[in-house]
Amino acid sequence: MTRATPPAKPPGRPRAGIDAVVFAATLRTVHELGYTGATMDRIAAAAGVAKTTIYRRWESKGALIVDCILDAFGPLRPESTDRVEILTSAIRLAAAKIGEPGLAAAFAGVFVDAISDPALREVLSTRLQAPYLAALQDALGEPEHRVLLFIDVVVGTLLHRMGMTGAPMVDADVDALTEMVLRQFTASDDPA
Amino acid sequence: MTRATPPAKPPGRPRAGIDAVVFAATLRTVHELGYTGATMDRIAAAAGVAKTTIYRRWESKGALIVDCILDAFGPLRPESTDRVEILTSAIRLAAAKIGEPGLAAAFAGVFVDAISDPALREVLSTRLQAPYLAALQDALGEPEHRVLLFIDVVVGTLLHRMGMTGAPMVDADVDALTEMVLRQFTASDDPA
DNA sequence: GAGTTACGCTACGATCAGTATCGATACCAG
DNA sequence: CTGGTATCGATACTGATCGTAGCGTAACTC
Repeated sequence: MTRATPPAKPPGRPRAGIDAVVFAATLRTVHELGYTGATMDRIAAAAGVAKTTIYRRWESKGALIVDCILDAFGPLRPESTDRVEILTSAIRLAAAKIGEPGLAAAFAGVFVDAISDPALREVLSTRLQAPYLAALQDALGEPEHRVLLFIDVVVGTLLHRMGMTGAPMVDADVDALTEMVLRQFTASDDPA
Repeated sequence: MTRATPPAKPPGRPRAGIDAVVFAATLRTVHELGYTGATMDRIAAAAGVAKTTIYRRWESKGALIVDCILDAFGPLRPESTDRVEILTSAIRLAAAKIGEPGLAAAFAGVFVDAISDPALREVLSTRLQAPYLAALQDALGEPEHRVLLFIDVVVGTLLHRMGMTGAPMVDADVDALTEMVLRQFTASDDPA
């Protein structure tokens, strides 16, 4: 493994390690006030950091939220070759993460903003959607449109539930969702 | 049937019938610019109506959008007693409507705003969610939590697809979704 | 100590939701 | 035709928010 970061230190005052604090403050604020109510001033205040400092690292509120979601989800690394297990663990991971306070609201908010903001759409697509799609497609060996439908069903359902009720989906419903999805995605080959 | 609207005309200048024009302009603007980009000034201009006139009828942007969605969906009236047919037609209706230009973005936008705006949450819940839930529950004779999961899966999936791609779900995927949902919701009784 | 860069702070420009006000307009009752 | 009433359009305004500019200070390297 070659060193990815050459030790050449840049001159000047080094950046303070504020990412973790800002991410936590962001999720906390979004959880309490919703995406719209979570203003950059409030997030900065909650993090104990100047707003200008945040804007030096993230180009917009949407970009901050996307990074926040990425940080919360973490890398997706399928550990199995068993299709049932891959699908099941992906659903459980999604359910657990989307159920975390603030994450669903953050997700939905950045989603809506991306519709009218091409730059944010690009960030969302490149950093969030593409990697997870590729990882799943790679693990499952399925055609893209099947994996896309899988993602739509799982993430869409979980987000809709959180948006409707404000509470995470109960385990019984997650089980039902899993059962339903498994029947569809472990059945015979793609009929289309 | 007794007359619901007694003919007592209120004094003063009658209101102009602008609802249809405003709804059309709203959906058109949301389709072109997204929920965030569809400002009330732009919607009013597109409708050829003063912004103040819109605010005389709808208490907020969110309330206007909710009415707009209601108008687009229309009343839900299950015409069959066959469970498969009820579910199938409900999914097709949802897919067709959510695929209409602007509707998905309007839906998602009002959803996000409702999280931080209790008044809007109330409007959304009372006028949109409750009626459709009741109608479906009545037609299917299923426990509430099953119908809620059905709605989450169908609407959530369709909205997520529209948000991701900006284009309506293709028929083949709607068929796959229908097939998957039918297997789950026409199976043996609620296992929970 | 000189150079460079990050930080916090304050102020600012632009945009948008929603309100206030005012003259003009349309309808009804007498 | 006249008075009363409520709507319409237009303009101006308030307050909140995103994002930026400028400045003095702090931290780190050479």
